[in-house]
Amino acid sequence: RTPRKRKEGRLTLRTPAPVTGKVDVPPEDGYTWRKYGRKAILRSKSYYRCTHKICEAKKKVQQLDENPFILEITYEGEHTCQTSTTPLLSPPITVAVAAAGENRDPGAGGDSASPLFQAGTSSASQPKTDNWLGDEVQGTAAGTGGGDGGRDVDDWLADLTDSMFNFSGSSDSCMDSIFPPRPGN
DNA sequence: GAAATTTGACCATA
DNA sequence: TATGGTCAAATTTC
Repeated sequence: RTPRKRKEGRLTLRTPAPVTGKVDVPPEDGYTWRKYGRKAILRSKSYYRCTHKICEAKKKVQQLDENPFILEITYEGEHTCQTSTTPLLSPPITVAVAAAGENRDPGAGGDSASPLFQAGTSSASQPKTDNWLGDEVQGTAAGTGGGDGGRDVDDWLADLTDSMFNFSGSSDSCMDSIFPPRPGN
């Protein structure tokens, strides 16, 4: 077992919960995840790891206490696997740490989730997209945008998440911005 | 039958 | 002592 030791290499994102009523289901991000645990302490939290045994990438999905319609997804580790929808990927661990450390403000942090998945529902790259980001949720998430710029991490996160999920028509993998291709694998 | 999910238990850390 | 993270067995689904 590897108890919580590895604090480095985390990337925390916030994404609107799907309107399907399954707020525990994370969005498609180009990888196939396998659920390996769940915790009901405080807020329910689900643990996923890559279906590829060789891959040590993990992610945690947790509902926000102040806004159950928002999911906080924490990516951890790097992908050493190859998927059908994406090339070899591996997360830029260093920047992820910064994001994980700053993206904790529920009010201002909510806006970072606004760009998420807005194009995902119409993308051919995500065939199993489960109707994410309903109108109501979208309004809630997008409406929390503070308005004052000057947030480095927020801005970075917004750009990051925008890159991740606003891949409308782009031939590049949406995850390339966050999980760049790894030719040497 | 294989793969994925659920659930409880175990252990480490704060 | 409570919480967090993971494992493993049981169950469910494909």
